Amino acid sequence: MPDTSRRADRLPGSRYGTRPTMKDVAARAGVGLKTVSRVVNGEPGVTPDTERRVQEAIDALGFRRNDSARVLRKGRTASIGLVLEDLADPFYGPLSRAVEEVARAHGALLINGSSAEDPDREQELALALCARRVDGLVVIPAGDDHRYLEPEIRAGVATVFVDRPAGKIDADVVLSDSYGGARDGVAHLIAHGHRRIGFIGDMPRIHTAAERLRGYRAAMEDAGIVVEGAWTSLGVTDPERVRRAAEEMLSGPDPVTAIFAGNNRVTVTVIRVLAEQARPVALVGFDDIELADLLHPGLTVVAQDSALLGRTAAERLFRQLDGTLLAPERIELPTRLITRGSGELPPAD
Amino acid sequence: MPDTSRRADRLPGSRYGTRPTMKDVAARAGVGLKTVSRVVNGEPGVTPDTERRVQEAIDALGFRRNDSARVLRKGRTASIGLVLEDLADPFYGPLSRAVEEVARAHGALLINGSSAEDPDREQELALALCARRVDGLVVIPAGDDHRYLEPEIRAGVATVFVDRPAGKIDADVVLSDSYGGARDGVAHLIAHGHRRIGFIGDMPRIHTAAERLRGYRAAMEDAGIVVEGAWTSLGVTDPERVRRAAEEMLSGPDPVTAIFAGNNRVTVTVIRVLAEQARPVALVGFDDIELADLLHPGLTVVAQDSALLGRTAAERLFRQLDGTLLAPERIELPTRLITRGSGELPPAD
DNA sequence: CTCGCATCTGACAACGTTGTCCAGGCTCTA
DNA sequence: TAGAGCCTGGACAACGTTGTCAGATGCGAG
Repeated sequence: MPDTSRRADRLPGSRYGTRPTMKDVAARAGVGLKTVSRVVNGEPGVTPDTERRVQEAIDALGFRRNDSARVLRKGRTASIGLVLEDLADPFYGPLSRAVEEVARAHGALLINGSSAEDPDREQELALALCARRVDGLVVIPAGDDHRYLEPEIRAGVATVFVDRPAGKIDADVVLSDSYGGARDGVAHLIAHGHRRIGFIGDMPRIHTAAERLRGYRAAMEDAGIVVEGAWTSLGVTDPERVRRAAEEMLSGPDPVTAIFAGNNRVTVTVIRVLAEQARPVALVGFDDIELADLLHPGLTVVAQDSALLGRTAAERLFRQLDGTLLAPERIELPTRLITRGSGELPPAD
Repeated sequence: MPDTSRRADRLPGSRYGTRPTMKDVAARAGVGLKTVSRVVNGEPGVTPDTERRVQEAIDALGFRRNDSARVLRKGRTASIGLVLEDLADPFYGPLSRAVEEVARAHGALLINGSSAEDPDREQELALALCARRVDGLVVIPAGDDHRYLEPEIRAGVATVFVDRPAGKIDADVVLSDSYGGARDGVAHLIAHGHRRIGFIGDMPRIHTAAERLRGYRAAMEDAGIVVEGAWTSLGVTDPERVRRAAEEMLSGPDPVTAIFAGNNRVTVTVIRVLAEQARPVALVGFDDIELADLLHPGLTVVAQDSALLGRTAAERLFRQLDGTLLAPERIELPTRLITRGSGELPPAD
């Protein structure tokens, strides 16, 4: 095993970080600088013999082209950025992966970062990516004002927003039909006899949360049901508060007989609460969850395809870069109601 | 709403991609180039009045520093790379996020890519990141030969391997105690009376898979049980084949009474198969799974802390970059057996 | 009023690569 | 054998930034 452990070689003061350049390779191979460049980039106009000499020098020195310099010269970075909320959320993993695959197919690298649902951090991240001169940006908005991106877009950074629309600028958006999905989910509960249905969702400043709430209200209204204040709980996602919200809806003289959960994190906590209840309570959740079919009862959900969201957005991004695309558009992907049992429980009145 | 939709502005031929540079800002503010640089970087030695003029020019032109040029000049990129297997796998999401947080705390950006468990792609990706001159690299190995990284490490790229050891080079490694975890998990089943225990895991060329198999064998041997060939199934992870493997173990004259599942993907499929069985079969899985406590019975697992793996690795990476660290080390994090019911079922002989 | 000093500013080179362009050597033909 | 044309290789500038260093400016003191 070769000795790679001599870290002292790399400490400041010694030859730390010194890397061979094309100039070094050229000197060693006894050729000109540009000839090395030609070999490295597979350009024509180099005799096999020269090419071999250059290649040997490259291998001997462990040369690797410095893409920073290349980018500086060429203008394009062949990389795109993805700003999302939290990579650890199972909803975003497949989305990110899908964007990566599309990028790879176009020879681009993906740089992604988490905004942690903080608008300032989203901006900081997006602008840092722009400073790196990514060719394009896929953004899952945390904030609701994206005018800070105007100079970038004008300068040629392709931009697509996913999952939630851009704020105060006109740009491509790819999202799921939150309104329709929630309406269908709640209508499903109503169709199974429920009238007192609770809604637990995120802060209405988040577009998807607001849309789902709107869908809930629409379904209730369509059925002629007047929603009572105690039935909706907004802006709670941390387990502790979701738990309290659910328990409150389920207690009192007129408890809800069914709950619609506004996203996967809420759903998970509500499942736990319902598992502790004496009487069965129906549940439909927005977002699918792994193992949902193995619960008792199976979990009925309004599913969105996060990978498809990512793929669609990324493809649109590259079409912007091709120049194929002209007008910004809003693309809404349908959701799918998957019945597994929890949404078909009758009211336990 | 301002008009950002005129993509024609950005088509080749027009002023596509033209961005203001410091020179432009300097011209507009009527100052020298270096003065702009000073303002942008918050260096001292600029009168408030001059600074204000420069700042106005920056805002007016929508200038943003080109980090590629900066990197070229300064040598450091303030970014690190992460090569993992698949971002969509719930095991890697938290790991990636943890690395990102540590990077952020050090003012660095994280670039990550998926190798899709393909050694060639891992190499391609790692070298692409090196060409971008990342300061450091966190690698979850797909292959078993990492000598291709030698020139990079020698050139000063800090490197830490996670989850699986590096192949044929001496480098920092952070991993979970797969051997011990599997041994404990299997011993747990034995302690509950099982003797015919099946093992379903990934290809033994993957280090973690081999270690878990070794742990299984050790536990069995410790108990004086001779493992029959039909009890182990290696190299299967896709649901279809896992299903078949499990069903085979459970049929025949001498079926297993318990199964140890080698990773989260295997576990999920095995749960489904077991749910269809007439008699109860005990199960312990490696890796925790969301909602594991809500299954019937609850899923007993050997849990590893993927976020801690990531955090530990990233911190070690930055200590390498500080020059604080000298000799490569192998850090093994303990696993934790979480009993929830499925591993405590008695044999149904 | 002049000198010296401190403070602020700008000219210039360099980072490593690629695009442009020209020189030199070769082959082929007349 | 001379001229035309092709092929290979190299010199040089440019990309946008930062570090170095020297010049300019203003102020106070002698």
